[in-house]
Formats: sequence, structure tokens, C-alpha cells
Amino acid sequence: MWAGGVSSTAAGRDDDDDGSTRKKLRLTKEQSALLEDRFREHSTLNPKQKVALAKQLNLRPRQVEVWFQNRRARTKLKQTEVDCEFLKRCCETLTEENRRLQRELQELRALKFAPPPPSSAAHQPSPAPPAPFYMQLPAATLTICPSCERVGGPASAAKVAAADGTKAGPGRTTTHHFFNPFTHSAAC
DNA sequence: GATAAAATACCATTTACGTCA
DNA sequence: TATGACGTAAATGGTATTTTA
Repeated sequence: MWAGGVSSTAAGRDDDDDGSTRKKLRLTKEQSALLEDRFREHSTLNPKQKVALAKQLNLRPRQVEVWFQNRRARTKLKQTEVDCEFLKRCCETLTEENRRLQRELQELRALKFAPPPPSSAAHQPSPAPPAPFYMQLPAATLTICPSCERVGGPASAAKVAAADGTKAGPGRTTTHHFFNPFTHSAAC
């Protein structure tokens, strides 16, 4: 069933000052700054907050809504880039690990079929290296701070997931996993 | 209580505009 | 000045969830 597109589009048009087609305006620095501030507090807005913020910014509620949508999309994109970079590093590390293990295997095989050494200096297999970083840090828990664009840790992500989820009225339950600056401020 | 329709929120994608090198 | 690249505001079309009759 489809109603969202109609309602959201119509709402946008209804809010328009004139009935013309889209008129793209760049937001002022002050408007962007306040929007960013609010986004850092919460990546979603309930209708009351949206209207209040729009009034404060002298914008239409639809513009505020669109801004938050686009901002969430940008954050998600950044997060994807970080995840991608992380996986690339994982791949490189695993490739290197694989090479190392192959070499070790060859060494062990060579020892097995070689005659015993004359002295007691038996071969000691190289000690196991410390667990690589990718084993300690699941990719899904990496998060980006929207303000400083740096990667946050698993603890922040868990806190965000627990703390987030304010929404009034019907519609999709908020399951977003964006960065919460209040759980991250120390890192920034 | 079950159900279909309506309402709402959100997302992915696309379009179009403003800016800058 | 013209232009292409890029960032982003806005539009569009879709899904998921909640409310309501």
C-alpha cells in the first residue's frame, strides 16, 4: 500500500510559499549549524520538534525533515566507507596471515621428513603471534562521530543503541544506530 | 479479536541547483 | 566567460509500522 509519498510530497507543496517547482536555497551557516547541533542530539525528530525547529530556523517543517533525511544518508555513507576501509584492511591482514601460515606449514613438513638433528637443538615452531586486530573489533560496531567524522568504538555503539529510540506517533519504530555525541564527547 | 485501509515515518534513488576550480 | 565536478536541497517512489474504522 502506498500513502507516504503522496503525503510527504503534498505536505512539501502545501508548505511552499508559492506553487512553483522546486526552489533550491542554500541554508545559511547559522541554520546549518543549528541543524547539526540538533542532529548530534538526535538523528531523528518527532513532529513537535520538527515544527519547533522549523520555526526557530525560519524554514518549512518539510525542509527540516528533508535535511535530517539527507544528513542521515550522509552519515550512513560515511559509515559505509569506514566499514569498507576496515574490511579492506582485514583482507590484507588475512592474506598476510595466510602466507605466514603457509610458510610455517612448509617448514613443519620439511622438518618432519628431514633426518633428526645431531644436537638437541630441536626446532621450535615460531610462537603464535598476538591475536590480530580484526579478531577483537567486529566491523558492525564501528561508528562515526558525525561531528568529528572519526571512528568510535563498540561501547559507544552499544550505548547509542540502548539510549536511542524516541519517537512519537505512528510509523516505523526508530532503529537507527547513529552516533550519540553524549556517549562520545570524551573521544572528541 | 481479526482485518483492511489510512496515516505516518523513513529510506534509496534521482533530479536539479549553487559553488568553485 | 564557459564548463565540468562536486556537494546538497528537494522530489519521487517504495517499504515497514502503527492507528483506526
